[in-house]
Amino acid sequence: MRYNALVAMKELPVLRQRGVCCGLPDVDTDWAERTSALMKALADPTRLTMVASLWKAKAPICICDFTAGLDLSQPTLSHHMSKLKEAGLVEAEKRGIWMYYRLSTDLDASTRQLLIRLIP
Amino acid sequence: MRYNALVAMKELPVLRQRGVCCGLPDVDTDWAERTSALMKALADPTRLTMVASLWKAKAPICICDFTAGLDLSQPTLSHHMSKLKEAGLVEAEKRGIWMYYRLSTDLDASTRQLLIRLIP
DNA sequence: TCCTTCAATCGATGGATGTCGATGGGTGGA
DNA sequence: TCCACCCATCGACATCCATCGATTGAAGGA
Repeated sequence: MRYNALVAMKELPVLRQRGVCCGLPDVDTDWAERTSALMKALADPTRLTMVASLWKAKAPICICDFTAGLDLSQPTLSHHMSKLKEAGLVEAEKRGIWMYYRLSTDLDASTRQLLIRLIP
Repeated sequence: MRYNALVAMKELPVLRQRGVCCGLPDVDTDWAERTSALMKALADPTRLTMVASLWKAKAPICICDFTAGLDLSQPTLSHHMSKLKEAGLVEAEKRGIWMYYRLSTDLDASTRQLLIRLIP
């Protein structure tokens, strides 16, 4: 049976004591913090576009190509890329005067699975 | 061969013309907007905890239980739940003086897959 | 009918965030 | 040596966001 069908079947409590609340499922606080940080890194169209580009290209991309392709200033794109780097999603490598970014080579399996589900 | 191994093998261009940038992979703008909106909804530890609780409980949960269980004020929790509702992640149903929330019964398959990967 | 409880909304506030122009360091061609 | 180019950083600014106290309305028990 599908998950949602299961939920839809459940009845809401008809009566419960006023002023008394029951328990909640345990949710790991560290997990919530870590995961929300990852979501924050992906919670911007520009950064999502950058990640999807790197994912699809399967090769490092020069920042200057994003500057040429996306309609935002160079400092803004540099700032976004720095956020992705800080989140551990991308790595940088300098080549001459160009800075190339690629998806991190040591992404956790769970993060990689997430991107697979996310990027069409 | 694993994706990351593939990326790591790729060589960066040794020479490229200065002042000229090449193309980027096509990334759908609508997808980036829609997906970043979903990421924004999940980019908060409290909202992530709420979603994970609803996911694990496989049953509607009263707002008052979150008020009792999480260390935040009632308006704040109401605000977070409203964000989740606006993002289409949860549905509300009133029962007496209590408001019960559940994960949306019509979540897209892709969103459900995302949650499966996200929630431990 | 009155009072208690629950939850959404309002208004305010402090902090985070996205964006840009200006600046400076680094690299390599002329 | 000088200049052109790339890119990270800084400072500034407007906007968004998480949070709270106070208020309001809805529901039901006494």
